[in-house]
Amino acid sequence: MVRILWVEDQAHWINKFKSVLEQADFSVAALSGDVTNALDAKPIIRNAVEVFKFSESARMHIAQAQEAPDIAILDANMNGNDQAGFSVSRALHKKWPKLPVIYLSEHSGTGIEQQAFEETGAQDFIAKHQQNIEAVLCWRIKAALKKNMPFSLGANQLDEATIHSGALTIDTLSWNVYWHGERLMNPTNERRPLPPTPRKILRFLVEASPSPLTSSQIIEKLGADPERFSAANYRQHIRTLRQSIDQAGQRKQQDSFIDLCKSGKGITTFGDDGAYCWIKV
Amino acid sequence: MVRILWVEDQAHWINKFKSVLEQADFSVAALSGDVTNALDAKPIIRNAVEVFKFSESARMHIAQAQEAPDIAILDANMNGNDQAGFSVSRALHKKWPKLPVIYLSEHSGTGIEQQAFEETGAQDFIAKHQQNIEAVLCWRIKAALKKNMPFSLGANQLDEATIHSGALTIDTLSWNVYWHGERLMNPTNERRPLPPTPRKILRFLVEASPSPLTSSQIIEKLGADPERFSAANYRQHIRTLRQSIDQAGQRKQQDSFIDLCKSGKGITTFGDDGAYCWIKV
DNA sequence: CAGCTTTGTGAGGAATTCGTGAGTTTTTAA
DNA sequence: TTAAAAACTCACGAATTCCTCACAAAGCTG
Repeated sequence: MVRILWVEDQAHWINKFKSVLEQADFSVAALSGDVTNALDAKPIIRNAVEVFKFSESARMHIAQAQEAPDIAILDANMNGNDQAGFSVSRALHKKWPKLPVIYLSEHSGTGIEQQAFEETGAQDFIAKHQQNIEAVLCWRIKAALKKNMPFSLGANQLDEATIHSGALTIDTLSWNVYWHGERLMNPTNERRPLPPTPRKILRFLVEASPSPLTSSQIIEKLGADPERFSAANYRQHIRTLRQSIDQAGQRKQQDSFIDLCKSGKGITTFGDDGAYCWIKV
Repeated sequence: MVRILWVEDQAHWINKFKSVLEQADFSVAALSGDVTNALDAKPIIRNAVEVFKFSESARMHIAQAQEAPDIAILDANMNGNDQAGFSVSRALHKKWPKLPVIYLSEHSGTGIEQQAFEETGAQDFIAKHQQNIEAVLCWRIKAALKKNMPFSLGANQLDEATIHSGALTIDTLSWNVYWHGERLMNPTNERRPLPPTPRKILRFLVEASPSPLTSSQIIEKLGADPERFSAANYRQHIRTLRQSIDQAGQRKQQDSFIDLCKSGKGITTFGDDGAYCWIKV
């Protein structure tokens, strides 16, 4: 969930963007960032968007707020006052110096844009009349969030820490795994994450893909005790994985992953030596 | 002097911008950045602008180059190839991961812009048909340089003094920690502050978020004696933290933080290696 | 199709990890 | 030196994860 603070005085812009912002998926794992799709699907509110129509009310809120938003979107010129947006920007900067601020304005290419960049350290400045504006806004918000996410590490290390294979994303930093952007959970308890051993096995399978990994190869990679880790054991972990991915897919209204495996994709077996293989989907 | 690497296949754009880029003053001190004035005054060449008309020649240059440029400007679509600009971006990223890359393209609002932001981590994407394009280009270059300047703003000292993560605020100067603005206290004695070790652990967890920190990683960060700091010990400090935040929340009539942890937010565990993780609330 | 092997599945118990309370040692400050 | 605070240890119930076993389902071979 992303918290967005938005200051915009004109109702038609609010109507135009509010649901888009609420429903867009800004998570880093959301690769195939089909932002506009959010409109077709059932309206899931992912993000908390707080809109203020006056710079005064925004500033008052900021002064009292205890939770930092993740990003701020400001209109520079409001109710005929050039400086209204900038006054909010200063209040924001004072309270949360690192907060990225994006301007959304009708005055691109003018002194307002210059002032935004030079005086108030804007992260971005987007023209309201930009073609395909809803999508562009989402892309740029996402880019801004990405830059400010990991503490000063830059997005680069994040990229290197994630393994992608089709719809699957393994984040080796946070130890989370995503399927179509949906976090994999423990199939027996939806509130808990995918357990460690299945998670590690999945990673090894993806890294080894398209080679299958036998039980003994997995034992070696896991550093497990060969006495204790049996082939049946391996099968159980595979089962956990399939169920977990299946459930994540169902949350996104997708076809059964378990059926997919039976048709030779996803996590398959080769009829030999109890080996399993990750076939990219 | 700023070193600019520029890839652009069309001569008329090169003619239009080259002298502007060479003569613009990108120094941080240049506040009243009247960029266009550079044209009226005598042409002082302030910046080293290297232009490449083909992605191949740019890549070749990058591979051999000794000195990193300060910024790169790329045209995405060159000589009819959509991906030409991106191939240069990848080469740049490989050699100088931190180099800011700005796209200057005719295809704003299309999939090219999306790809630029999501796949290649663009710093900015500027439409060539932007109004007042010369000035906008200079402003945005300057903003990008400013962001990547290590020792820039006076705000830095403020930045280092407070860490924000959702409802949590850690003031590293006064050593106070706040939850929804409420100061965290020692759970066994409400009149005393949160003790040092839990406080440090919380800070490390927040800084490392969303990566979990194992017992041994915490030992390293704390500079503690591995003989003395056990996993059970780590657990106790986590407990202190949870209780402390819980009590601060109750003073504000909020839901139990300990319950929040059980549902996978706040301070969570992954069932592996005695690691805990801060999930922003 | 019978007989074999391999793979998928459910249930249940073993092992591990986690949360917790109470008690002990070390550090800190007066 | 003393007392309070902080840091640490230990033990135990609860929760979670891991593993085994038995058996059904699916493939393969002759």
